[in-house]
Amino acid sequence: MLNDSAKLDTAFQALADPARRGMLARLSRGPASVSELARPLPMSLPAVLQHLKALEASGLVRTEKKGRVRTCRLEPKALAAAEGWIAEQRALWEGRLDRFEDYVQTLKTEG
Amino acid sequence: MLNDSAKLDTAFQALADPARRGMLARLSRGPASVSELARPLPMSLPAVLQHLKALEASGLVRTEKKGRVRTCRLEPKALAAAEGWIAEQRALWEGRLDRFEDYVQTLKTEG
DNA sequence: CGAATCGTTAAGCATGTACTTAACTAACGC
DNA sequence: GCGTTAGTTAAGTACATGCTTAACGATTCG
Repeated sequence: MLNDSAKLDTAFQALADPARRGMLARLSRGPASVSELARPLPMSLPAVLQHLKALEASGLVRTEKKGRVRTCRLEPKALAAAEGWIAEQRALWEGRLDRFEDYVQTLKTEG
Repeated sequence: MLNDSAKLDTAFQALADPARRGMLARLSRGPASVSELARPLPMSLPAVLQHLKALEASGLVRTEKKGRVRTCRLEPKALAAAEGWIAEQRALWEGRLDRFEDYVQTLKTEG
């Protein structure tokens, strides 16, 4: 379902922080290690780890550890779910506008 | 711009709460008063007011007071901005920026 | 006028978030 | 085996969130 509320909670919450969006933007260009994600960010590594945990918990990012390096990759399905919720609301809004247009036409033709 | 970070912060933050998403869902069917928004929610009116403030601060909702009733309406442009950021990341991941440009145009003209 | 309706403000509280530093483990590479 | 690299855990702090109740202001209506 598109409307799994608890999932949307954590996904939007994860998106609501510039550091996490920066990490996602980096990952949208391809997989990266934790320190690669951390490098451009003005904060300590443990802080980045916490952000990463938030991203994993939301399902937006999947990680895998091999040797001593953890590789992170985007999970587009979760991203699509969040996008889908917004799109649905806008579609409803626009649907309403369409009906309004029809209504206006009816008024005109009737008289 | 689509990438105004501070604006996205508050927009996604506003979306990260089921009560606020419920209010938006209601508003996507048309304008409503504060108490209409509050009726289905299991919380006090002041709590709803706070959520409403968050929605206004994010630009997702616009309100107007006439007499003693405040009327709230959806602001689709802010919704489109949030949707657009996600769409951009997914487009990058899919390696198809060309189609993304078209999509942005669609969001703008629809908003 | 006086009562009911709609909204608003203020204060307080419990919990969650976003960091920090310090200390520690696990794997490479020579 | 020893130092370096990569990540992790723990503990603490400062501030933000999400609610509550109580009290108040402003319209509208009988």
